[in-house]
Amino acid sequence: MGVHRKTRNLELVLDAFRNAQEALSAQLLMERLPADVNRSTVYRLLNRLEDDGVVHSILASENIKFYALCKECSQSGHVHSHAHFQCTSCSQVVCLEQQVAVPILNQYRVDESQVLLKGQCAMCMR
Amino acid sequence: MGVHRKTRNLELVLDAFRNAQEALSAQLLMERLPADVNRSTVYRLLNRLEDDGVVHSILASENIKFYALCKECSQSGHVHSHAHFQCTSCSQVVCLEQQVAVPILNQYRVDESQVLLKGQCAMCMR
DNA sequence: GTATTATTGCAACACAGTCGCATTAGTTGG
DNA sequence: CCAACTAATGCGACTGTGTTGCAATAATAC
Repeated sequence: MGVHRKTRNLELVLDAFRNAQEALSAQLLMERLPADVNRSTVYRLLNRLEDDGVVHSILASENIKFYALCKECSQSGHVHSHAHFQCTSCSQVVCLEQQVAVPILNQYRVDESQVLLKGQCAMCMR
Repeated sequence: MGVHRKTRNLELVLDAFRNAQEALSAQLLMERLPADVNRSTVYRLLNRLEDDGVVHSILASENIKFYALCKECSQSGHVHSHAHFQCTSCSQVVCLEQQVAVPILNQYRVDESQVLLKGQCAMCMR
């Protein structure tokens, strides 16, 4: 599984996610952590937390991966069919409540779905 | 707009897409082009073709962008709500026929949607 | 054919993310 | 509480995708 020891860095990262209203990239996350937290450590923690089903990720613009806490996922797989939204002006990514009806495919076995809607958020529209 | 001159490289790239059954990353595309086609040129062509609505892209695993010919898009925007599938074994990406019902949002203006389903393809399942 | 300028090739760059390895620090058992 | 075990960390070097400035090339219009 992975997450075992209760370390300062792990707690800091989890707190950052709990306090965030939006999804965080590794970059954004680091800005919200004390400066002495190592870059590699952040990436390693994100990978581990994702493997453990604690956070899920969505690939957004500029090939940047955003992460947010999972609410319905388990270690067995990231079965969140909720959509994500990224504003093309401010780049912010948020998890949406809306579920997306994933089509049934007979040629493929679908384990995971990633839905990213792009456009403008309320803030940037006015 | 952009695409104007009928150059060898442009024709080669378009042919590669026409002959491909699946979506192509810059990497895959280059493997199917003569070795003397420059890497930068490929990236520039892909960007231009996407801007012009000739191809659309989908971000897949490992932060790799895949491209495929557009059938319903125009310069005004990539309004393809069809889903994409990526096999986690062979990494191949394909465009699916299935449309995805994109939720209506009142806080956001949605211009584009990216739907990527991940799992295993028929080939890799047996 | 000549002028114009889009396209190209090249090399250097930017940046997200990874990895090997030595060090540090949680955890467990006594 | 201490020692042993080993997960977690920091560091620096490294990948790999994609971008950019600039000079050279080649498609197009006249």
